[in-house]
Order: sequence, then structure tokens, then C-alpha cells
Amino acid sequence: MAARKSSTQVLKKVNPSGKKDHDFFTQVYEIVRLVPKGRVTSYGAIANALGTKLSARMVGWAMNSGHSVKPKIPAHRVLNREGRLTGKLHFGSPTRMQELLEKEGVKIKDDQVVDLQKYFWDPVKELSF
DNA sequence: ACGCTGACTATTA
DNA sequence: CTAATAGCCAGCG
Repeated sequence: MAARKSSTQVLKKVNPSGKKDHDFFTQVYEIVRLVPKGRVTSYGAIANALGTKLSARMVGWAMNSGHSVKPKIPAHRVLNREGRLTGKLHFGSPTRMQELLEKEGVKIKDDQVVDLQKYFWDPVKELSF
């Protein structure tokens, strides 16, 4: 990835209370945990549900930070728009993610979910955002 | 504080 | 079909 323009401004928006009640990451965790077993979703869908569909990267990034989060985050249910297991390399073992999905009933072929539309779980639709 | 990276996606050539 | 470009924004040196 080439370097993008960076302006890491401190636009940390916080509530008047002083504490952040809703982090972007936190919302991601919530939705990911809400994904039913045997279903999958995409980074873009989650990001879109949060109103920041252009920030799908942050969703994946949230997972990375989510490794230290208390409840385990079923990140294996989060795939990219194509239904591909893009983040499988982050599961410790390159096959762990696929195995988990297959164990839940999701068919995977060549690192890609079969009948993605069938297993796809759209938070915006299900949660009526 | 600055610059680069990244588990994405959509658009354009 | 593939490749490049552009947005998004948090974390780290």
C-alpha cells in the first residue's frame, strides 16, 4: 500500500461527560458477537451498519485489537465482501478460521464461502438500522 | 506530533 | 478479467 495522505488530527470526539461511551471498535465487537452461528457477515456490512461503510478497514482493525477483548470475538464469521477468508492468517493458524466455519455448517471452497448470500448476515437488515 | 501501515470496498482505466 | 487510485481512521515508531 502506498502511503496515503495522513493528517492524524486529534479529532477524538468524546462525549461531554468526558468518557467515550461508544467506541467504534466496541460497536464492531457488539455486532460481531451478534452474528448467529453458522452465519457470516462482511467488514463493509458492519461498517455500513455503523454508518461508516467507507471505513471497513477499521472493522478489521477492530478485530486485531479485539484479540485482547474480554469476550471472545468470533472474527471467523467476518469475511470480506466476496465471502473470502481474508483474515484467516490472523487466527494463529491459516486453517483455523476455515475449520471453525465449516464446523458451524458453512461450506468453504478455496478459502471462499459457498452460497455466501445464503449464509450472509446483514446487521443493517437484521438489526434494522 | 508526523508518517506509514492495514483482516476493506468501490470506482476508474 | 486485472491494476491502480481513492477514501476511511486507529495504532505504532
